[in-house]
Amino acid sequence: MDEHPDPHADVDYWNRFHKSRSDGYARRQSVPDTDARHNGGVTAMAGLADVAALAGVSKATASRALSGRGYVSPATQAKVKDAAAAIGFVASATAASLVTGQSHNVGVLIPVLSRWYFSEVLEGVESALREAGYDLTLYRLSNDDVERRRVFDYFLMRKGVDAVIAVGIAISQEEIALLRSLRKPLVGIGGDVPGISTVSIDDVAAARRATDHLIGLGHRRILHLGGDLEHQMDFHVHEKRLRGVRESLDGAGLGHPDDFRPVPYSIQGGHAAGLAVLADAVTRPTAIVAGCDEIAIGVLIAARQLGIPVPARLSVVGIDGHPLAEMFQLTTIRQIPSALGTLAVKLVLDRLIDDELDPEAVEWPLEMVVRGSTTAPFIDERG
Amino acid sequence: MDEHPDPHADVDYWNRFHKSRSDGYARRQSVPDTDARHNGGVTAMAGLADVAALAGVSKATASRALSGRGYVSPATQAKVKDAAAAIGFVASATAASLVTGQSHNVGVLIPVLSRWYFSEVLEGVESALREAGYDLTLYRLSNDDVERRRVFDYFLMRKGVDAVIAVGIAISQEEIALLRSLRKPLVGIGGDVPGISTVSIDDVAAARRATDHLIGLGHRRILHLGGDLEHQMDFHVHEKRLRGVRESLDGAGLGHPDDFRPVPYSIQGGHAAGLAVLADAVTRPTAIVAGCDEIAIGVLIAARQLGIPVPARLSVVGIDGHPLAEMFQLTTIRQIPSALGTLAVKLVLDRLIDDELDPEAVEWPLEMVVRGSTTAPFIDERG
DNA sequence: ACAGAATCGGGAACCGGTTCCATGTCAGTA
DNA sequence: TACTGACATGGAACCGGTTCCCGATTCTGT
Repeated sequence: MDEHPDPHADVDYWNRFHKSRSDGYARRQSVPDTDARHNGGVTAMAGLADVAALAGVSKATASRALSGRGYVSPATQAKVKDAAAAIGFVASATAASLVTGQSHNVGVLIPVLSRWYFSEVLEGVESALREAGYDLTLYRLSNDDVERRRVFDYFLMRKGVDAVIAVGIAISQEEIALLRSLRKPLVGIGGDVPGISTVSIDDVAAARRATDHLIGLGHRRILHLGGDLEHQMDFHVHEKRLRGVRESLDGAGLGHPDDFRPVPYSIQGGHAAGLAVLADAVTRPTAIVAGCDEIAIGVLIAARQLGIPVPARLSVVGIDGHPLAEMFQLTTIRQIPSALGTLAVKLVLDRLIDDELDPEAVEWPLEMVVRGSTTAPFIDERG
Repeated sequence: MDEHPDPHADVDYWNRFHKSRSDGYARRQSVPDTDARHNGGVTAMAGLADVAALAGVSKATASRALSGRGYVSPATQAKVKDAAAAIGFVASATAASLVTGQSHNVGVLIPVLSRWYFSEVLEGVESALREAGYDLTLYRLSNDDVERRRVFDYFLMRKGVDAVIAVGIAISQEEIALLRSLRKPLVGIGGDVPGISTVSIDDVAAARRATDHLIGLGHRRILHLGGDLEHQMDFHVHEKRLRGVRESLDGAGLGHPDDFRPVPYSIQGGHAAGLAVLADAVTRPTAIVAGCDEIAIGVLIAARQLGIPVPARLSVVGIDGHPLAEMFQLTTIRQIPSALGTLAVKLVLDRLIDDELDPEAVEWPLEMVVRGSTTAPFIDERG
């Protein structure tokens, strides 16, 4: 019906349908000053003008009385507040944003929702924003450049978000410059990007620590089941964790060419890889560093299925602190994603108050949780 | 710092800080008509007036040309579009909403994000809204009434959302009336509420079907590990699934007083319950109907740990179609939460176009997926 | 050729709060 | 007592698009 001749036009931000409200204008003009206006049986939303009229003051005073800004006598303020309460006045945020330029709305860019890490971060962000009185507009951003561009140009510019929090998505320098020129704070979660504020953990250190733990226990044949280097999120988490493992391995002189296998970042991925890697009792490693707890758990399940006792014959360490880790007695390097989210919001709010603040790259501390999935390697007495 | 004397005041929608933009007003007035305006070295956002001026037409024509509404000659339209593109014009959605009354923004109420079902629904909703050009404002809603009230009054009324999608949260009749009086469509996901549009599955039927399956295989001692009736979401999913199980059981004359045990809706919950319930080989059931796949998976893990072969000595059936179900060979009743989300968006959009549409309660079909976790019960030859 | 309809374009009102500025009070002070 | 300054309040401009209304052109049909 509504075919546009050129759907790719640069300025095509407009194809929205409008309910042709043939009332509205007409009403206002034909019914000049009835205090109880109706449209179709429904009481129209009361406006600031109504409050002011009822309280017997001007719109300006009413605004000041309700917002608390500027000088208003206590008596007048009470009068206005009563009037507002009486007619159930709710200010229009839209009108306010138009003049103040602030929408009290933060855009959150996130690539997935169904993975634990991301949903946890999002919960943290949501709570903190809510508490601060901000709305959260959610954009699930794929790595598709076109789609991404659209979100940036269209949603973030046209729609007024006061700031942006990017979770697991590295922002390009171009995008950073755009946001900066609009004076919109930008905080990244999950990795560091030069020039912007970020909240993350030290992924390299996390992986190194996990590996060190195994080496410290005496393991020599250590395999890393980590994320696919091609399909990782923008912050190169997979790569960093791999690097951490290698640094640790190399440091102990235990590096070997077959030290890494790319695996989908999920329990299923870990399970499948585990079945494949652990099948041969002779060649299999004595310990596995998983790229994340999901993979580790998949490996544990595979080991159980294959009848390989953990930790007696196989040690497994994960990274992340997934809630299931405890149940599986998984040794892991714990981080708290929701805390990252909360902290990111704090950084954003700080910059909303003072937009001259320098970028701040915060690294959340890690905590090693040793459980039953790791122990010293089994030494074959006969060897 | 910012202590408010009366944080509980009815009309307290205002405590927001404002960066005192001492530019803005002043600028506009002191620099009457420079075409390239700057503020602090940053080019100010171009407005429709700038576009109109550059194209040599009025604001009215510029607006029509860009939106495609009303009569504009192709030549003029091209001129305006070029001008807009030239100065990188992006219309302010705020200004547009103020006059049109539409924000192209849908509020989504959801109680949790970290559970599979909810994140999956949310992904479906997000995709569909994005595709339709709508923003999604996320509100995580606890069952706390005060908080809930706040969200309704404050966020949903003050902030302009065009419609509301409630996931797993039953809306009160009062809230429904409020939304209806504001002519904002409301669609629920996860259960049915009289008077509003909903998208859900038939939870009773799902549970019945799962139970029927076990009964059909010959099981007699069937236990239901379902959700806690007190801490369930508003749509009474736990209760409905329990009812479904009991209907099936009673229908076969297999009902017994100890047919149900409340369990946290998680793998850990199922695991703990599994360990407790399966410990005694004599009294343990031959089959378990789990309230959801997470519980079922927990039970499977517990069974494996206890050395109980599945399905030889224990059949387990879940409900939901969790992605891990396949890995665990879990028989389940599958639903597709993201599809529910997509459908809910469709219902919302339909009602945004025609607000006279009647409420529609859609029930998504279920699909039974039989895998290796269920089989006929073991008959003790000696008995 | 001409009435009437369809097109085209501009001026101005408008959405609903916010804030600047001018005006006016009243208490404190020189 | 005249003067300064903090306090109160109202009028009006303003944010930035959208749309109403009306005058002006340019097709139609007869």
